[in-house]
Amino acid sequence: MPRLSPEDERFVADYDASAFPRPSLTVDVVVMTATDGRLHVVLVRRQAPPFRGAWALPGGFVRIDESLDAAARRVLTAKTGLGDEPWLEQLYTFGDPGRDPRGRVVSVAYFALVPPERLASRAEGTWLAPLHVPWRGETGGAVEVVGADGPLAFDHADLLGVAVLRLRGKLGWTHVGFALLPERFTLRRLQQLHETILGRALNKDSFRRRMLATDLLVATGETEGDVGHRPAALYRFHPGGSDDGRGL
Amino acid sequence: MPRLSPEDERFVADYDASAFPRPSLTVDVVVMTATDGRLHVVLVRRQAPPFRGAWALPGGFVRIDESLDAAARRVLTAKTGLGDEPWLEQLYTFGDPGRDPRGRVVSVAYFALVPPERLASRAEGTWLAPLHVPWRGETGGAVEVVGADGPLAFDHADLLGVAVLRLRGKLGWTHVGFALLPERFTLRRLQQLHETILGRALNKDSFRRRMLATDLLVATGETEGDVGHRPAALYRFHPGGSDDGRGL
DNA sequence: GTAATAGTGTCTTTAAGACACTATGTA
DNA sequence: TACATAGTGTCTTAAAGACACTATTAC
Repeated sequence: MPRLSPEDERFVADYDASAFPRPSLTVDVVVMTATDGRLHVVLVRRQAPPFRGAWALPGGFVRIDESLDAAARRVLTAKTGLGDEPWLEQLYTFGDPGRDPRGRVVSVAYFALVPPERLASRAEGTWLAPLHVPWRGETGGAVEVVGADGPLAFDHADLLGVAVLRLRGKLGWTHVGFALLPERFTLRRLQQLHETILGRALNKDSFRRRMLATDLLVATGETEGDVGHRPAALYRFHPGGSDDGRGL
Repeated sequence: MPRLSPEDERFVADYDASAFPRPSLTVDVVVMTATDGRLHVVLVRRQAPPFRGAWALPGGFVRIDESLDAAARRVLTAKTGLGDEPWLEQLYTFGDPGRDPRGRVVSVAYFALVPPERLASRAEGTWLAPLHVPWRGETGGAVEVVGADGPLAFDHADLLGVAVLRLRGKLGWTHVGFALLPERFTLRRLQQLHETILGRALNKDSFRRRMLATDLLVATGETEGDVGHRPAALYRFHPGGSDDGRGL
């Protein structure tokens, strides 16, 4: 940011931000994982009106001195019990008047990616809800939660749709998928992950070749154990040079 | 959105949104075009502090009953004199405390794409600033304006970086590029546009084949005129079925 | 041994890149 | 006519898909 002029200093000292009505600002966090061939998202029961008792995405108001990223991370930690480590990125901002019955509330949505193992122990009362994505390919819409006892609060179903779309889109040209895997994994699990996210089967030979051709995988020399068949080699993710996957 | 319960109705009637301090909310619009081998953006001179006299992106406060998209379109029309037609999409939300010396101001950035011909007549006092993108490929940063008499106001240089990154990213898998062309255009102009956005040369044969293999181009039967060589065929963009390019 | 998946080798198909060549306008 | 770019045909190269085959573990 450029330096302030003396004029700016005087102006700022006199500025009254409360002269115009302002919306409230919240963050909502889509904590996603992929397991059992399905995408899943962490939901919480709303404890207070509006929509008390309905399932909702974890969210909260942005504090006045807190960055948006910090607010999202605070909400993530407080409502799911996860630590600081998960992948977290801004998704989209929802601001239609009428999306919140309390009045004008603008929400900055974030999405977080966590391996399913990390979500086994999470805050009490949360639900790892399986998603049914009723559309294929590049154009989206609302996404349904399988087995919910009612609709999601607010516009959170639309928000999930945008999250799935973003995840699919980024899978092709970033390394975002590795955020959903434990430290060591097999090629089969990596392929199943991609198939779960994309919602379609992938060619095994081509997938193997393509993945091994990158320098993103490091063989650990270990193999998986206790599977009723030939055990597969375990790999680690190697970020490889400049791009850590956070393109865009 | 789900229906409100009687409890919700009572709660909402009593709700006082002013109980907590709220940030101010603005929109900033990156109006981009591509011409003379460079990306360009529409800038305006700031008429009031802070940063009075500096170049800035057109922006303004979001009204209390106005959607974010509507606010962006209003700002676009008011500050550039363009009509309602341009491609406009939400880009990213910038909300670091300290990004605006007036206090906590969160800005939802939009980007608009307009063919250069449409920008020839635009609001007085605006500048169609050529951009120098100092980085290649998928990882970005701030973007420089060529020939500015000082730094851009606020964090607008970072904002431009995100806009360029988004435009490059979407070029590969959406039809976003056609928003930057007039109704009829030659294959050469389409290729030059892609080269300008991506910042690198493309193979002519491959580009032609790839474009003609899609069903996105309709030959008009006309040819360009008055160019000191064999005139090229003119094409129109045919959106083609379900995908209108607004994936994500 | 069987069952089941891991992993290899190779052929076919498709798309990109390279390049030679012809076509068609203006000056 | 020369010049410049449009547009076509074909060869080479690289990657994806198909598929046959061998390898290695649990049982």
